[in-house]
Amino acid sequence: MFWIRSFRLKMIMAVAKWGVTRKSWWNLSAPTPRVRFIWVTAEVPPSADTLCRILSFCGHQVVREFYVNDAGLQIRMLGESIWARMKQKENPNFVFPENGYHGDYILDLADTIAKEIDLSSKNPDEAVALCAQDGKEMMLTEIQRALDRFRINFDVWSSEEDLHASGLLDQTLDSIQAKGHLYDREGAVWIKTSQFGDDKDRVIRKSDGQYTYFASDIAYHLEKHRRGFTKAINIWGADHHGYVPRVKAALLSHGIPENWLSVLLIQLVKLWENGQELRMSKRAGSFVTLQELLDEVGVDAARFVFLTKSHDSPLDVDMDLIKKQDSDNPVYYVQYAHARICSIIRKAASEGIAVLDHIDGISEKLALKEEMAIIRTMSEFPALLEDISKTLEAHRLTYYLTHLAASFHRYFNMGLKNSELRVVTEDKTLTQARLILVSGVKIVIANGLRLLGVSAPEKM
RNA sequence: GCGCCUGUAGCUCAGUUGGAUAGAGCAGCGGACUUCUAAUCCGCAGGCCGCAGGUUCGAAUCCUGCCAGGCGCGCCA
Repeated sequence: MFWIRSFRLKMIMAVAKWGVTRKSWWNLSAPTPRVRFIWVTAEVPPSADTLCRILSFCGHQVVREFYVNDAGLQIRMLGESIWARMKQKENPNFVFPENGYHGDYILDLADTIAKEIDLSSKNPDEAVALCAQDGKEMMLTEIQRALDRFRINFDVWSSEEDLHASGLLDQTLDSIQAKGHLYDREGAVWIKTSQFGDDKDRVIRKSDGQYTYFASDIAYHLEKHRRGFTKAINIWGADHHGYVPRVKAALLSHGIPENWLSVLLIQLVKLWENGQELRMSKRAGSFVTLQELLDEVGVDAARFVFLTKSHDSPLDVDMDLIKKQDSDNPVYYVQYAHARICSIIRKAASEGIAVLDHIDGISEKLALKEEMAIIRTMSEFPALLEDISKTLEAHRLTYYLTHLAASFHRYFNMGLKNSELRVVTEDKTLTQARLILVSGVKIVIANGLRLLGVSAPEKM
């Protein structure tokens, strides 16, 4: 989950027609504001995106949705924070809101907005509202820009505010009411989630008439289910794990089975620099931005590195280490295998030997135990992807590709000592057989890297 | 106090239905480039798999209890 206190940006992938259309593997061969993604959650977009890619690859229809919590207090607080920073330029004693957002990005937003709009004639309420609206739009723009750079695309951007405006919330409330799961207490409206596995009942509408955040979430999920999605996958920061039972309980109260919704909880990343831990406070923090990470190591390396750990395992990241990792990142190991194979294919072509589209009659030429190892590993690819579609553990793909690349590199190096063990040899039939083998590896690696959102260079 | 997650090599992490001598990368040491790309390969060294019990023919994996760290327990978002 991206989490900037003013926003809670929920990424929801809903998978429709779970398991209906399956493709066969064999058909597959074929000083402006900077982005303020907090590091603790920067790993979410790559792993979620890869998961989507794998699910699609396996034949599922996937809709990627980015849900923005832009209703109510949070946005107003954003506006007040920006406004306060503006006022402080001329009056350092201007009071900063108690629960305001302290990050430096607020200063940037304040500067930018101050240049664009003259707020001096506005009364405070109007000014705050304008700051809130502009600040929100600017942050969303930044997020979108960063996602583009990260090669991540969402099909749908939905807003909590729109959810309110559409009347869906009232509708949802009625529907829960009709099922007899609501009651009033001390002026608030409660939902009986405790009857469906939650610790206690929850407030859905506060005594001041405002809906809670939870209310929007219920409406949101029910709407997803109503529209026919057979599976929903939410990706949240691990600090929200306590929230899962109540959402599931609310869904269960509408007869939606517990396993309809999967929530992946991404553990927090601890960041180290110069031997010191950088505490990533949600609102006061020294942010390390996603932009900086991308500048430092590049998109390929950044995406790969986030997918080398299981999502429920915490990761310590040493900035000094990741900065020098640009030449040393495991992604290059896999990419290099791909580039090397391309080089072999070019070499063969220069000698007039093309890659055949079948291996009939020459497959027995492949007899080395290293060749068998490669074939065995390649054959595991489809099952691996199916497994990942079920377990939602995308990190296994990086380990698989590293393993496959290793089996190729080992094979390749034999040819350095003994020219008879090269792919391109004097024996044309043997060469053709080995060409098919390595171009198979090339295809699997290219597919795997594409699923990771990583490029597969032909030369390095 | 209660709940969830984590604890595996010096460091970062894999280890998915319980199965043979527990793996990889980085860091360390020693080797391999007149050759299809050395961003590679080969070898050495490095482990009471947090601790203690239990289940099992067999446990890093399952159960219980501890210890340590992270996170969460509002008419907050």
